[in-house]
Amino acid sequence: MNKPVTIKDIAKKFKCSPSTVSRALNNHPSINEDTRRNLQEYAQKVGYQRNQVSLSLLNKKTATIGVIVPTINNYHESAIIEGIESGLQPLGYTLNICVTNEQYLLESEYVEKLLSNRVEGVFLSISQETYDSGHYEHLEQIKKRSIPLIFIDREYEGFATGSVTIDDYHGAFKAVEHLIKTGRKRIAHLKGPNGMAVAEERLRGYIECLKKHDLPVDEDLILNTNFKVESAIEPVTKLMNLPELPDAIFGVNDQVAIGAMKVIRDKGLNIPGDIAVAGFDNAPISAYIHPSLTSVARPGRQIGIEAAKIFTDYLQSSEALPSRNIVLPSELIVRESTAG
Amino acid sequence: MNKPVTIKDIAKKFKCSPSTVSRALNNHPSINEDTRRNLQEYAQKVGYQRNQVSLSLLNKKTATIGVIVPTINNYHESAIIEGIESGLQPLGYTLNICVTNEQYLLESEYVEKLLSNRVEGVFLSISQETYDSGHYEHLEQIKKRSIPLIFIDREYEGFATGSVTIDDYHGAFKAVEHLIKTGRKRIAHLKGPNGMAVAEERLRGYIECLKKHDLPVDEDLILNTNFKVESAIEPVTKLMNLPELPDAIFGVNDQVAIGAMKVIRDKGLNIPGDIAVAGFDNAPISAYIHPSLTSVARPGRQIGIEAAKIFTDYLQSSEALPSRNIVLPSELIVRESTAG
DNA sequence: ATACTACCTGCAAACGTTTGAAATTTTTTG
DNA sequence: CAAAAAATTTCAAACGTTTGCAGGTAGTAT
Repeated sequence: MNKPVTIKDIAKKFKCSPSTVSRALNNHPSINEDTRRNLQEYAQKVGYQRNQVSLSLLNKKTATIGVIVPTINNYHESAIIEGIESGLQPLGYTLNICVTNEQYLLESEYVEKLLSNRVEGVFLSISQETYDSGHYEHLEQIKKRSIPLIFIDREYEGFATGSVTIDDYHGAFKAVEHLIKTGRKRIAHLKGPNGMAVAEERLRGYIECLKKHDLPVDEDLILNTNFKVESAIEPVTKLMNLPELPDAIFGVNDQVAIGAMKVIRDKGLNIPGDIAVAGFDNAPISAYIHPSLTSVARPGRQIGIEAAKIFTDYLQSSEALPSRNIVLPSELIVRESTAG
Repeated sequence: MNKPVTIKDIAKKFKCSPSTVSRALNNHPSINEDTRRNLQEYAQKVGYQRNQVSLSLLNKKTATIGVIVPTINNYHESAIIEGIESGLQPLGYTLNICVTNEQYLLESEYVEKLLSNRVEGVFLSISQETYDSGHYEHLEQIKKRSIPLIFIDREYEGFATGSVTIDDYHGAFKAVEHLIKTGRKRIAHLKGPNGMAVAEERLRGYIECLKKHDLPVDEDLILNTNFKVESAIEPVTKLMNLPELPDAIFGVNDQVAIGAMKVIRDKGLNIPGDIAVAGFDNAPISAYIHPSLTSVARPGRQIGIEAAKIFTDYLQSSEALPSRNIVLPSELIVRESTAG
């Protein structure tokens, strides 16, 4: 790795002090016009690049923020990251992305590392294992240093500078209510992992909606998945073997809904004729598959943008702001898979 | 933002020198056992975190690498990033992710910034605009500093420490050959943007395969898309209005193939009965839609892992390695959408 | 008591940059 | 030409950490 040219190198070459070089390159007014031009031209020629590391040390500002997410390989999560990026890129921030794979250990190591790297903010979508374990000491560390911590999608009370989530409860409620209003009476739910906030909220929306409409909540119709398309196959196959079939399935996301559709079709049943299907996320593909999938829209990009906004507002205000918790509305997009 | 505790702070508290504290915390053998324990306990108590920035300055090692990609919000790209992450995380590297949105200007700014941040390597998937413009000065900068530069998916001769791509040409060739062997004679292609390597290679595979089998290459059957599902609608609609319909469509990726399927169905035609459809990427969803989509698998995660490997090998070897260009094979996954 | 060793700790420099204040040079003014 | 003013440059410290070397203090052997 070639040694990068430093200000000192240039100073030596020009027999002047580093201060002069620094000022010349920064267009400081108290530098002679000729000197400035010469130095700038030379710097340009030798490809001088200011060492941001030393600057960070000096200014105690790294212009870097950390983003910790369970996964990145998924429409919703990556949309969030693009949202954050688009919000912070104009301000010159760099994103340090960390993927926890839902593991507590990695999450906590990443927090250490980011703090050690002196990031100016942390955007965190808590991992499943962290939820399960109930360990939040790593977040204490962030709080102690009073670095802005913004929760994304998955919240945890009491630590945050802010959070951006969507209204999972009402989103699920609306989806199930739509199924009921189009005549469905025996609605199954493919739920997400236990203890995960978004999954629990959607489950709650499903249950409360059934109750509101005086429909029984049948444990046999509530089945586990892990958000992945494959994980829908086995539970839905089980559903298809019940003595009395459901007439609708509400999936915790589009992936499992699409998995469900496959099993239903393979069973020779018609969607939505025999069984209606609805999902959650409104992934772009959902509008194009057949039948197109009814889904609750979840504005990932918007979530990222709002989170970035919380961060920048926090920076700009001198005094401590109260925690700002934004809940974006979720919208039901009705398509063929639930047509009356 | 609370000032982080420094080694100096601890030294002052214990009336000893920073050197002693540093050595104690690093378990240097020449430090008295008691001193060491006391200092470590205290450091732990006050939540000391080594300042990685100052260390980076001292060692000229940042343990950070830059990743520049056109987008992140897409199954293939994000799989690559997860692959890179999984390969470099165990070595303690942090990823700086930059999204160019296919813009030359952003790409070039990001390169500046990463170099300024003294990243130890750059993983780059060249943006469309950069291809179009033919400007590669920003890459010169990386080369001049002899920082490892690894191309991903989209290559450019003459700059790289290495590259990882897949065999787009043969992938496309195999897909089209499969269509021909199952009796298709009038095969349309939904191509990607002009000048983009992966798109051009697939187009070439399509054309060469037709030629090999003595089928005419009909310009009317080659249509533009931008990889997004929506962008398939208009061109495929046009196809459906031709006096003589195609009997197969090969899409530059799964997204446009799925878009095509929708238009075909809306036209009342049968897949694969009337028109067969094949895509490229083998996104997980493709196995579950109806009919399931024949597609060329593109191992995104593997690409990322191989790229990480090139980087680490480069670091470990003292002398200059020759550029290492890995071309991963692409595999055709046959499904219902092209059933004979 | 002296010299030797072993053990522990401190000094100072280094990484690259910026910046207030001081020093130097140049220009202007009387 | 001298003095004051203006313009330009340099000095030195700072950010937090590590590390080779020198210095110091005991303990031990002679």
